[in-house]
Amino acid sequence: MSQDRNDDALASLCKALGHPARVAILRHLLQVDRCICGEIVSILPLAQSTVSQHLKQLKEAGLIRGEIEGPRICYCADKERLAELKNLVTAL
Amino acid sequence: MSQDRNDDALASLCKALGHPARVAILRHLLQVDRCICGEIVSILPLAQSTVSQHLKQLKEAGLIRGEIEGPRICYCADKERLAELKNLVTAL
DNA sequence: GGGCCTTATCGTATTTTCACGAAATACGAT
DNA sequence: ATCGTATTTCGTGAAAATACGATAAGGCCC
Repeated sequence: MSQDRNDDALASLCKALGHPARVAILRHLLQVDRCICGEIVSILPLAQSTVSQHLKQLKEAGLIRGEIEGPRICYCADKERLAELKNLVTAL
Repeated sequence: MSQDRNDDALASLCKALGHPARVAILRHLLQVDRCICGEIVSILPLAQSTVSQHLKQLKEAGLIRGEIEGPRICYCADKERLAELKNLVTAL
């Protein structure tokens, strides 16, 4: 079959969502459209540094983006990437 | 919000698919409908015991089922569970 | 510039994942 | 009962994930 590429792509996207905190972050971002890091920290029962790491993983997977906005950073979900995930999952 | 339940459910399903080998296994099972463990082992470049561990994780996530069939074990994908995953992802 | 706020990174400890070979288990055939 | 085949489980070690506090880096305001 050798769908190795797709396998890797799906696996890495899934891996990024393989933690409840990251799912919660993504879901929140989709609900509010965009919000600053601090807001996410205040929602989750995790230390700020831990949340920052989760954000980093989501960012590396391409599922979210962060824009510097003055002194803070505004995060938003990358809907294209999310659509890609949906396609890959649906195509299973 | 408190979609914590869904978050956990999606996270654990995604975690199960968070490794290329497991994606490959699931995809193969969906293509051939059902097949024995040994066939899966022969497809992947991994030791037999390693494959068995991946199968175990997929089984624990409910994505596949294994039925004893004489001396071997016949695996098949659990399409209901897969549909659940698709729903959770699509609902994002 | 100095302080303040926000976020990322570092260092670290604990836990979990991943992979393997070896041993155990289960079954059919002889 | 013994042998061979098929799978799982066990034990292990290396690597990665998870979480935290402390520290750094960047931008604002006075």
